[in-house]
Amino acid sequence: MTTERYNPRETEPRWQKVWDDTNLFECDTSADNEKPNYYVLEMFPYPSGRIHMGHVRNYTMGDVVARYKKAKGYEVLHPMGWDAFGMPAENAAMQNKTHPKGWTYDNIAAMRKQLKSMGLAIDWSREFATCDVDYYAQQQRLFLDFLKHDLVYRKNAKVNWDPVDMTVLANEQVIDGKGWRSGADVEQRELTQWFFKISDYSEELLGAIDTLNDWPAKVKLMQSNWIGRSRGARIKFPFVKSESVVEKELICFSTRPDTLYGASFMAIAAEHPITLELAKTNAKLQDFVQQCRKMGTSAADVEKAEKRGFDLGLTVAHPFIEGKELPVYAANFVLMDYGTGAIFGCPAHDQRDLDFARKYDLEVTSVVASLDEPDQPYSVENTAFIDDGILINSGPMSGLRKAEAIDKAIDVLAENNQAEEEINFRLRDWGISRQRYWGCPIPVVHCDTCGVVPEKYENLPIELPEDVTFDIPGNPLDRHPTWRNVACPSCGRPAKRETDTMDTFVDSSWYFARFVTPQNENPVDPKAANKWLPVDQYIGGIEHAILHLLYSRFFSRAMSVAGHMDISEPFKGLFTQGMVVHETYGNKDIGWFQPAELEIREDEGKRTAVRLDNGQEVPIGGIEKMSKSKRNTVDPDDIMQTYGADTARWFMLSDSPPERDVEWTDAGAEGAHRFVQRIWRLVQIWADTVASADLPSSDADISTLRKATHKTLKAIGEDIEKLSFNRAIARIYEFVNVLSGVKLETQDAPTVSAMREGLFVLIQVIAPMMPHLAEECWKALGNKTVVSAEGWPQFENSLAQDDLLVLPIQINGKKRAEIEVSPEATPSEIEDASLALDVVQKFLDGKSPKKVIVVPKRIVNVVI
RNA sequence: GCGGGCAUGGCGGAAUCGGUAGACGCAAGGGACUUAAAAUCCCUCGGCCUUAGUGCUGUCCGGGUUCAAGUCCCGGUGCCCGCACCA
Repeated sequence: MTTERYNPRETEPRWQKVWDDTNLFECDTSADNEKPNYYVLEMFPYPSGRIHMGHVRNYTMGDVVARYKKAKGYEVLHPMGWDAFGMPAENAAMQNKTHPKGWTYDNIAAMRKQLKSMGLAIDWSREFATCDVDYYAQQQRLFLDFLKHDLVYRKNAKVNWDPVDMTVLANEQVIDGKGWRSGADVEQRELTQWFFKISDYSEELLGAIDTLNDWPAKVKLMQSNWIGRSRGARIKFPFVKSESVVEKELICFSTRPDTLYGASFMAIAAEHPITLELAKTNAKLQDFVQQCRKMGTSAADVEKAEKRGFDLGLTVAHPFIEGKELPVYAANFVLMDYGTGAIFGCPAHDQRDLDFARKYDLEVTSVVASLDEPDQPYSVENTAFIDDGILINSGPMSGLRKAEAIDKAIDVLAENNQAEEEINFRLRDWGISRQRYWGCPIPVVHCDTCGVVPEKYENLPIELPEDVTFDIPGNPLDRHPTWRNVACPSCGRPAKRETDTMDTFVDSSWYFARFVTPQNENPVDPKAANKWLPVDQYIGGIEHAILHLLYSRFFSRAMSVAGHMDISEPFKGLFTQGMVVHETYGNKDIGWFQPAELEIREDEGKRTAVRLDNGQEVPIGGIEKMSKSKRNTVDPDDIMQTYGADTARWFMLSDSPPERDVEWTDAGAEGAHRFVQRIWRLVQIWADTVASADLPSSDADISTLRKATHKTLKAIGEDIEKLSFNRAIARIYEFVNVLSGVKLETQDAPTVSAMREGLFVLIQVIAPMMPHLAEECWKALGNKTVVSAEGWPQFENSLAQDDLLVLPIQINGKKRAEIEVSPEATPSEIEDASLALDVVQKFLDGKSPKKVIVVPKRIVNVVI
């Protein structure tokens, strides 16, 4: 028999057209649809221009779930859209003299075509981009609703300011404290900006984490820590030496009031009102404040910077120790936006305080003893002692353990009216103002008479003007006269439109809800949203573990408060997939080379990379995340042209567990492609023979082939439910090995029937992963239907179980023998049978065992 | 700096709740088929050994708990992700 090779270039577009023509993946979200519903969503892409392998991995995983759930009888919602606002479009506009809008929609068209060639089971009728006027008009409405419900306000906040380009920079655009284009030293500037009151929901967002049973534990932990609830005391320190300062006392927040007896200094933020007041008359302090402002706004920068302080010449009285005074410093490591912007320093029991104390030669008094040596204070050199311990030399707290000492300190301070207990959260309000063009305009107007006035609902949408240029840095909206100058919605007098646009995180905080009714005249249809939300399975990168997911959780609540729906948690199940990584070639001196520009040679185990254009050798570097800067990318288009979408999909699912990084290798892709051909060959060999065969009769036919079929079917269902695609794939390999082992010459009726059943099951279980190949095989096996529309086959429990189990027998924890037992055997039966074995008798040497442990269905351990 | 994660053969990984470490795949070596190559099929494949044995050893390093540890606990090392204006 001759077999022809499978040609994905011919079959894949053909089957995609069949699915498309029959609207196979369109979802019916109407209320009268009584099928159980399932919403699977992958994080939508930013339209950068081309899809990358990370997208292929992400969307393949979601596609397997979507196709599997559809086969299981669910009405499946699996949509796609574009996170289309953002900086890269403006950067492209500046570099290539394009318009952000044209650039973005061109990119969307290109990427849509690429995604479609992957054969994804997506309902494309729901597609939208966040830069579509229809979408951001609804978002402006939500903003006005939030404003009405007191969830939005204005306050001052710092931004990175490039004094040469005269523009605000994102943290990403600040490199080593300098502007990425101008190279100028970046400064901090205060601007009045819009904020969402996410911090009102701190307690709620924290508490509800417990209900997220289908989220990874690590993401829940990261969110908990991010919200950062801490109980402590707001302590008043009366000024002793205060000179020009008006305040009578300095108020600080501390989670460790138990260590007050070890306090040796006070530190306040450079932005603290007292610091700023004193700086007015003190040039050196003014200088210090300026230095702190050059630090950059990111938390990592602040905390990595060397601890620096400025003695303000003030002192405060210690609340407990009569006559003790503490000097007050301004310090660069104290954050104005956490607590009260002031701390007391206890160097012995806080590492930052210790670093600071060592630098400025301040007293270090240890007041906590370790649990091992409870009688003497822990001796501190350059490492602060922060573990649990016993308080010592600490007045009323002496002798207490950390937790009780904290309670005691708060009680005593509160009694004397020196402090109040306070719960603090690390979570800050969400600043959404961006001084940029390519975003959703904030629908408010600034009027000299009326102040800040919300736009009227009937004036929405506030559309972005298209006649803008990007030849000079800054926000073109600021210099657009006709767009900017408007009549005040309240008094009608000349006023100015807000030119800030919204953070793109706002766009991505509710798109999942819009997909349910993408054309609705309101942001969502409450009935449909309540039926379809939360998203059953959300899949995306771990890099979104905190911000995007937390903002979306806030948004669901805010939209519910505003009456749009009644949902608190947006994502029932969450899965964070790993990255696609690749070897790098080159270095920073000679530059980096793409895998496609090189040939990898292998000589006696030694690998070298050689340039295709001039034959020069290029050093092989580490395996890193695929990125434009290292050029270690593989274009999905090339792969799909060479091997087809099914091969790319299969490779992205196999080998690595989905939550871990996967390395793209040519060998792996070739291996995946060989498997595609192997299945096609197997089906061709058997197609004619099984076409006329009956399905196996249910009576006592327990061939190993049928057992393998039903065991595989059972296991793969479980694996897909758990998103363990790599394990499902290993089982498919094993199953194909079994099927390939059956010789065509063995054409007795039961074998052919079992083979027919096995091949049908094989094609149905690979269909979610390699849908085009599956369709082609399904047809070859004589089916007139499309396999993508078929139900999921049912396994027979009796066939999916083993008749006999092989148990290992250990002697003193080392495996020495095996024993076959029935699954129903009792522990004492297993024990007796095990002890009767020759091997076991030999080791026992006439003695009786000390102990025999029998773990049913697992192991026997004989302890001698 | 802070928060979170990961570490198993030459490589990716498997090992359900603490119960046979290395399933499955890739690479490599040997063989079959072929004029030859590709494709395909078969075999071997963690390390060690005067004893080739249901032998010893082995899951990043050092301790510990347990009848039993890749898995749990304590202490290290290395790498990765996030840090609020990248998306």
